[in-house]
Amino acid sequence: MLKDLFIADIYARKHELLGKRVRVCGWVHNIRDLGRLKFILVRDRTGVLQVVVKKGESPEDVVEKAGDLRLEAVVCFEGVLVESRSKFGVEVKADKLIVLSQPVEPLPLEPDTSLEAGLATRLNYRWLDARNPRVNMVFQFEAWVARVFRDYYTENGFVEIFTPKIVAAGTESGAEVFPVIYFGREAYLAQSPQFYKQMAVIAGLERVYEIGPVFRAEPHHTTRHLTEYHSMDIEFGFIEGPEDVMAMVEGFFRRLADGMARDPRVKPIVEEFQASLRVPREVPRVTMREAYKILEEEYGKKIPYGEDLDPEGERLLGKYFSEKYDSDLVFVTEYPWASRPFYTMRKPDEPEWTYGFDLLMKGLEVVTGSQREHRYEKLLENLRDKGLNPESFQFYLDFFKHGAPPHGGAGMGLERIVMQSLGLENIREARLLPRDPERLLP
RNA sequence: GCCGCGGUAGUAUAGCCUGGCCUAGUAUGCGGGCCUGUCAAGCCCGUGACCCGGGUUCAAAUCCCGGCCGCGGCGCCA
Repeated sequence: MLKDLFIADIYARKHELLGKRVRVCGWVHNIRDLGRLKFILVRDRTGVLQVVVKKGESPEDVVEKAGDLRLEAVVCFEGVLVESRSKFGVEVKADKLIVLSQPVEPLPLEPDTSLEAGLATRLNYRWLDARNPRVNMVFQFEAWVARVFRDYYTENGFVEIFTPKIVAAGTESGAEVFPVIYFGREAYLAQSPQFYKQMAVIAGLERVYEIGPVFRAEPHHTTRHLTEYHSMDIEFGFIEGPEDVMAMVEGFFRRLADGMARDPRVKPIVEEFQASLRVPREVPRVTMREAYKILEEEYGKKIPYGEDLDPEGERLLGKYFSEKYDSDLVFVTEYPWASRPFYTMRKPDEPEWTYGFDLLMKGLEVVTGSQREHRYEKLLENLRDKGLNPESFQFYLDFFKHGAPPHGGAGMGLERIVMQSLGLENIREARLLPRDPERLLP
């Protein structure tokens, strides 16, 4: 192994390492060449460390090789760690230099200032862009969010599942699907694990979760849509109502907020982005009918009764609950039947409304969930009511023929949660290699 | 899919409205030189661009049309 210490480890253990030889491996972040004295800043995932090369003190070959270095070359320096007059506090007096890789062409993008470039350029050269510490942090944060999700639901008795991404039918009415040719037959990329996670509950796993890609063939041109994103899904049985599902979603977001405030693994990231997530003791819930009223009375915005919120409506509701309830989250409950998929359970006494809900985070929909319809006959009714042909959903209906507990679940958009947590302006920033209607490379 | 705005060196920008003063300015990168404590190092020299096609005009980076691409809003959705 060439590398034994991250730069952050060197800083963390500096009292122990001062006066000792260390090896620092990474990318050449900056070169301040004063002639016989050169300062070379080496960067890795965890930070930047200064290396000093002095003519007369450092070995001749090191001085020579250091003089030829270009920005973003990959190097390992060895030398004694000493106190430094620089802002870095410590520095390495180089006595050995291994050049592992030297750029063969001028840089199309400088990682240090890549954030000044347009997003399209940055994405075209993502392998340079993501060397920018701030950009790198986004993906470290994303990994952490996924980990918090796994930890939280595992602790609550959920089992991780892995469902097919090549499917025979589109799962929900609504989003368009990408066709693929499957040994001469038409198949599709899964737009949601919905049917299979329900099946897993019915199959006796009882509480399941999955983090996986989903595909939406919608030609969106917005800052919050991707054609491929990651859905963090949960589904669990033996619930008494949609409130049980919301409580299970709320618990995860509370864990997320606590982690952002306290977890040392993300502390530097949260500080860098000045990120915060306010989750009050009770996350507010409003029914869709109440939401219409708030929008009209507070903001004069009229949404046709029985219709879904538009993006402006979501933003305004987010603003309302941020200001009045000091909350970055709000559940919008009892969605109209007209705007929810057929597997959603309808309110028994008011069948025009459902047990479906959304969670808005800082004015953006990040979670959709519901209690599902688990009664075979009711599912048939719902399908017919939506004008769908039950035959094309027979494989799904069959799941419900042999004992299905009342259950519910939710899907959460990983990239949207990252975007809203860190205050990113475009969801593409929250994916290393985003796919949108135009972009298929790199 | 619809609507609006945009496209100048590797990158980010000035110039476009009001066509000629543009041999296209600046910063950074890149190449070369000077410099023994830099802190976004500095200084000197050099390199490198008007998205593509058509039109208007004596003259087009600049005005008009089409295409491609980019950015954003909407519909739909996580």
